[in-house]
Amino acid sequence: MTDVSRPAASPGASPLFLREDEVRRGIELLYFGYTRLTNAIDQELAKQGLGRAHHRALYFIARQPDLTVGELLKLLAITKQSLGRVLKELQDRQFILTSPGMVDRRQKLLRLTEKGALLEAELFRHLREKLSSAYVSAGQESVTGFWHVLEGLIPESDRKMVFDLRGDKA
Amino acid sequence: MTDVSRPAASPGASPLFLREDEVRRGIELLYFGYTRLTNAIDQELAKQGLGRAHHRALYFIARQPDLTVGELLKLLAITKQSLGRVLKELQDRQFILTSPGMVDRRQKLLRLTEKGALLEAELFRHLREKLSSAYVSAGQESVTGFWHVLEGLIPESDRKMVFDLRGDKA
DNA sequence: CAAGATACGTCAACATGACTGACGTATCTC
DNA sequence: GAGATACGTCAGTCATGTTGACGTATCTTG
Repeated sequence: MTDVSRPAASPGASPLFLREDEVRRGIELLYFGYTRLTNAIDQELAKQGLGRAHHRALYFIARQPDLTVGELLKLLAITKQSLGRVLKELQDRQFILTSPGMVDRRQKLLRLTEKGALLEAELFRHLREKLSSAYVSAGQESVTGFWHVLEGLIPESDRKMVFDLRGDKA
Repeated sequence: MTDVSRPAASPGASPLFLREDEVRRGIELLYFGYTRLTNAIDQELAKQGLGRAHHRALYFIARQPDLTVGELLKLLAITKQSLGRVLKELQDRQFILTSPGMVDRRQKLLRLTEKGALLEAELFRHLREKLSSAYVSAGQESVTGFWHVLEGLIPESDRKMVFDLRGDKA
């Protein structure tokens, strides 16, 4: 009962992995882990009267300033009508601003306002706390494993898009 | 382009982890990994005219036969009204059946019918394929790391509930 | 340069799955 | 017997997704 460091579970993958129970274990941890992480910002979002959808847009715009609407649509994998509503609200409430593309003027480039950046930073602070603490309690070797398994879940066709979020385009 | 084994990303967590970029990396992989895994059963669910909510209920009932409504409510963390609709549909369409609790007759015990078990197995097959292949491509050491990080995301107060899914109660 | 493709926006109707609030019944516990 | 508990249900609302149809500005190409 005093073993706070790590609960007595998941002692390690057995040599014969792919066993049903290990797959179910992964499904459950992914489900609970993901929902609990997102829960970390629910309160903050509610304060602002925003939802998850707003956060996702905010997040990717923060991650990749001057993202185009089309790129954001691909990342979120929703319809332009759904995204339209979200962007309109974010713009009306001055969390984001847009500018026409310089190379292609049909494009609309998305960027956070100062107000938007402050909000995103505050939301990120909560996510970072949660995830950092999970990283620390699991240990560094675990973190790379965590990444590799998740990468394996992303279809080949989507990987470039995801990996390109990592500091390119600037 | 022929490097199918693992895309040139996430070469390993740096010694100074907790850096912003590594946290963002985790957030993104978790988001894309989770959504892509759940996408794996969308088609199958659509065939049956069922939604994600139905699957989650089906999954946990499969995982823990004779689960009570109250326990399922805690796992799903939704309101009884929401769950009520889902369970009613599953029962009407004979995917699940219920029986009064033997020790406490106020309780309703949930169990899959044969038809329900077949459906759950089919859905699980798709999830297993996806997740197994991610496990294999990441390697066994990665799988335990994957688990440990996710466990760290689950609040202490919820862990018992999650770990108890692992083959107890039978 | 005209024709067509592309990037984006928008109107309208609808589905899903959550929520709150209120109330009812059977059963258990003290 | 009184109150708590497990479950059900009616009614209304909200957030977020969907399809389908059109409109406009701009880029690309034969």
